[in-house]
Amino acid sequence: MSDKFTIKLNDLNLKQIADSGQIFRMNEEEEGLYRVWFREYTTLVEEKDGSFVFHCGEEEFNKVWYDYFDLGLDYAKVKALVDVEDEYLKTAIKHGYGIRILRQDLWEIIISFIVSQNNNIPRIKNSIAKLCALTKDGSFPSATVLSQVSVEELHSYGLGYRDEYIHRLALKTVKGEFVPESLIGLSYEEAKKALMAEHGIGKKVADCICVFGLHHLDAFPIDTHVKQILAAHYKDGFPFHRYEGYAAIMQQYMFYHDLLNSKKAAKTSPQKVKKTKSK
DNA sequence: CAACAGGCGGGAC
DNA sequence: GTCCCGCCTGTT
Repeated sequence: MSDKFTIKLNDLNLKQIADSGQIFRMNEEEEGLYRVWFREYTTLVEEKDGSFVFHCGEEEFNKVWYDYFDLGLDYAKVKALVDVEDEYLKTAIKHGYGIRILRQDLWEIIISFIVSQNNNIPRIKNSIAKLCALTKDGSFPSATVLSQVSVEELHSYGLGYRDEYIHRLALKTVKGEFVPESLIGLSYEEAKKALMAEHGIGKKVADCICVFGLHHLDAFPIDTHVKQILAAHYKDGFPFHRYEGYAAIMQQYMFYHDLLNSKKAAKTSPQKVKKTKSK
């Protein structure tokens, strides 16, 4: 119960991952203490004196969290692929050195990224928290649970027009007409195509599901931010060939860096404080 | 007030 | 196939 397991790990930063946009409910419960979830498992993790403390036994760490944090992949090796003259990516990696692509639960990722479309992070997090409140233990609701929730109730979770997409896919899944597990053995292209056949899943969301739900690191989701980054820093095209098999990781460094920049920009140029008219 | 947010579906062409 | 529009809703 009060088991703890401490291990030294490289290329890992919990805050960076929590803020990287690949996960919407890795919350910081106390200073430096993050909660992560995988299916029926949940644990707290913290960084302490250069090591990571998992609030679970070594057995659970080996069984669940080792893979969840993608610890089998050497991210230093991936970073080493970067062109020494690519100042943008070098800076991005400097700021997001501890980002890893988590191996999250596929169903949770499918629903979460449907929620994420044309949406902002605080609202996405709020909606997903409400979905998770449907279960007793706070785990992510299964297709069965979701299928029993009315569209009206889903709408009340702030899901907007995405309510129907979720309801529809949950029903289809319960009926066996959509089988998430069947995507697992497919190639990236096949999986993307199968995902895009579902209502509410387009190109971008399918790519995100491929990366974060199926760990296809050769995918490269292009959202409005990444599109702008490419236009600003890679006018002659992004060197995908250089990062074969790992483009998704580069995308994460870029995306995270852009988020940091926009946050900083919002801070340095705060919204004008309107002088309140004296009444 | 309009524009935008980690887009998508549907229709026009 | 590409282009364009409307869409839930909170924030800037």
